[in-house]
Amino acid sequence: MSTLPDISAELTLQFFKALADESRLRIIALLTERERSVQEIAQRMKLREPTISHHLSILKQIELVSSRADGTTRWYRLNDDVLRKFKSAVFKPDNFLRLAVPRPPLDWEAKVLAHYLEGERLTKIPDARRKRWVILKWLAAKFELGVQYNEAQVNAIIKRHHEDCAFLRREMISDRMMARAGGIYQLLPKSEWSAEPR
Amino acid sequence: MSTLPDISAELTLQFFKALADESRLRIIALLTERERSVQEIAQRMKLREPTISHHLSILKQIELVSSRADGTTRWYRLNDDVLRKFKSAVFKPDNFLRLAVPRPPLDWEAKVLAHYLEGERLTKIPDARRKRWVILKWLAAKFELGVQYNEAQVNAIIKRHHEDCAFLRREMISDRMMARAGGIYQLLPKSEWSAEPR
DNA sequence: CAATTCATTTGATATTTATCTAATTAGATG
DNA sequence: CATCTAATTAGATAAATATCAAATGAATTG
Repeated sequence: MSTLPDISAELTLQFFKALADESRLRIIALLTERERSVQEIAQRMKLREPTISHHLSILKQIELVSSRADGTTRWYRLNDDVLRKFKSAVFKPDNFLRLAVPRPPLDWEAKVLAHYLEGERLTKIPDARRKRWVILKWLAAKFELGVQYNEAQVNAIIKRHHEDCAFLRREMISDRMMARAGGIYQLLPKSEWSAEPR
Repeated sequence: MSTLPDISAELTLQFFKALADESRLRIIALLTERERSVQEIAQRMKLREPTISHHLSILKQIELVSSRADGTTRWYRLNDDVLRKFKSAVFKPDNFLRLAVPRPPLDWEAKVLAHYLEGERLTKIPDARRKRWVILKWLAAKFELGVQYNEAQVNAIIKRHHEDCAFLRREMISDRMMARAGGIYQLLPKSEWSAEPR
């Protein structure tokens, strides 16, 4: 029993997107019977050739179809093996689990930090949630686990990095990086934090 | 060896559309582990609750998830059996072939209309669902989008074309061409209508 | 090389849809 | 009954995308 091949989360999404269109499903249906030219498909489906070209290029991206040239016509055919590959890989339980928490590459985070920081000072708070998240992680690292802070202390620490300490404090709390209980603030362990935004 | 169940072309498309979104794939991933509330998913994914509700309703339409209520919270869980059903049904070779059959040509509809109409008057309501659908589409066109009608108005309009306004009214509603809410009737956009019967 | 044919690319447009905020519903609780 | 909380619905907006016509590309043929 060989292990079935895994596919990336990216490819899984691409696969479903490729098949989530009636025209493309019908193109696949037509190609199930035999290979066909763009023109032929366009005529059968009552759509224009550029439209079919467009759909085929999407199916080609995931290698579900391939083409061979013959003169000026291009014959497209369905790759059954690829379809089988998806059938077995896409529904593996692990495959969905992989999607649970996407993780941006660390160097991307480094870039975001570099962009919004001037030394230890925040030049601006990013509007994009994902970028703001990076900033907040960096900010949360200024606090110590297990230590209890009061509001003034929290504000003082944040103010070293940016004026708007109220906003940043709220953000850290709503992201569950920090907990407030009766005026007392505490850094939470990373395991408690909300998932990373997309 | 029992034959695997077939699914309609419509459902095939709905299935792929349901899974063709990163957020929904991630929701499925989260539900793979255990049942979860809307709030919980929203926090984990950094999206608002209405957004999650929306996604869940789409997954619910194809019965991939179901929910149970407990107080004001709703616990959603993944239906593995449905996932398995799709896995086996969606990729059956026949399933794609079914899609190849082109939609019935419009002139077929024109013929049906011609057969059951005498001017603006319906001579008879067809029993065959598919033909009745054509008639209902024609009838629905007598109403305007965005306009609110009361029952008397709806009846009056239908009566111009056929006596049995109660039946035709119910049919339009059950086919979701029209909505009734507290005595008020409204034409629905075509995107809301039930799929064409086969 | 000019003309022809099939395909792709480009750019525009209309539809769909993912997401948000605000409003509403419905259960629970004091 | 008033209040609170979780969820849904409604409405608005922005992004994605399916389609087309026009322009361009590329192989073929007279």
